This record gives sequence, structure tokens and C-alpha cells, in this order.
Amino acid sequence: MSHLLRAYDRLLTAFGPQRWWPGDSPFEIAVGAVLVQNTAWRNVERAIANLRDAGVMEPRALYALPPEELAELIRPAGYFQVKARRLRNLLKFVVEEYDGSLDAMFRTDVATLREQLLSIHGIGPETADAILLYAGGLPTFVVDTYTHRVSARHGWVGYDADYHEIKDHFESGLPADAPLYNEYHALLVRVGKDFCRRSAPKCDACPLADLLPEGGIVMPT
DNA sequence: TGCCAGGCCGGGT
DNA sequence: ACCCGGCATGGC
Repeated sequence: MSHLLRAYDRLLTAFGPQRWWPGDSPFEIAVGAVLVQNTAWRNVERAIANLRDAGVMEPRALYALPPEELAELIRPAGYFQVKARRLRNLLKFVVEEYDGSLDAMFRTDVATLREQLLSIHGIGPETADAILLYAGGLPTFVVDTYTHRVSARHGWVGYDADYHEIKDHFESGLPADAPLYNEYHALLVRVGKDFCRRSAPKCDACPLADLLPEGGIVMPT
């Protein structure tokens, strides 16, 4: 069994299924993917609640909203001016290219859709992959700061590994299975939050402790 | 109270 | 090709 599957097994046993992504519809998940950029999920929940309460959690309705009103509704998510623009860029794309239908959007082949999403100003690799995996159910691995930190500290990749290097490491070491990618990423975030903070690793109590390389946690050079 | 959170972009070397 | 600052709210 590979180190990736062994780690997955430890995490799932320790934490159980994480039930990601929190969100009712694929659209709400896509919105959340933009709002959560470098932000605590708690703050995003408020913003999403505001959009729901305003009755605009739908592509056309949200796109029809005046930009200043959109910004105000998502204020609790932080970076609200930038995110309002990024969200509108995504909405414009969905409305104009796919008639406002995420179902239609996800009918596009994955590689093409990923390129299209990446071409949207404000949608980077993690946001694109989160939309593909969590909103579209497509088997593409999502890499975030926790994925990078946990992987590097275990010596699975170097600290200098870029996004695609880390993504490839997981995708080539695991079967291409969306539910697996979904759960794995959520578990990495969980273990990251609980045990693998940037400046406070608690490796002794971590469920992955016995998988650390000789000499323990690998620190950046 | 400062540090950090499920990034991404633009400008400077 | 890097490195860095800006963007902003809220929790511990």
C-alpha cells in the first residue's frame, strides 16, 4: 500500500468522513470556492447566508445585482472588493458561455473546462479545482496550503514543489476517484487545522505521527 | 494583541 | 524566473 493510501486510512479512521463541501447546490459551492480564498470558512458562511437571505443565490440573479450591493453582501468574507469582482467574472462566464447553467458547464470535458476557469481573472488553480471537484464531482485533486505543508513536512514533496507538482503527486499515486479526492482533501485540511499549523506543529498527537520519516518532521531548509 | 485563515494578481528585481 | 506587498474580516 502506498504512503498516500496509508495516510488516508489513518486520517479517515481518526476523523471520520468530513462531509465536504458544505453548501446546498453546485452553484453555492462555486461561490464559496471564490469567497474562501485565503479566508476562514466561518467568515464565508456569513457572506453566503447574506446572499441566500437576499434571494440571489442563482447565477443570473447574482449577476444582475449591482456590484456595490454584491460587495456589501459578501463583506464578512473579507477582501470583499476584490472578491466581488472575481465573483462577477465567474458569473459573467457562466451566464454568457453556459446560459447560466452549471449543469451545462460541467458537461464540458474536464481539461477544457479547467483551462476556461483558469482564464477567468481571479480564478487560480485551487479555486478552479475546487469548483471542478466539489461542485462538479469531477476527479481532480485540490491542493491548498495545508496539502502543501502536510506533504512537505512528511517528505512526500519538497517545500519548493509548485501546485501542479503536488497535484500530480496525489493524482498519480491514487485512483482517479472523485469521492476519494473529495474526502482526502477535506481530511488534509482537518489534520492541518488540528495538528499541522504553520507555527505550532503538534506531531506527537497527530494521527500521521507514525508515518513521519526518520528524524521526524521535515522542516524547510 | 498580533497572528492567521481552504489565494490570486501585479509590480519590482 | 522569483519575491513581495495588497487585499479585509473575524476568531483565538
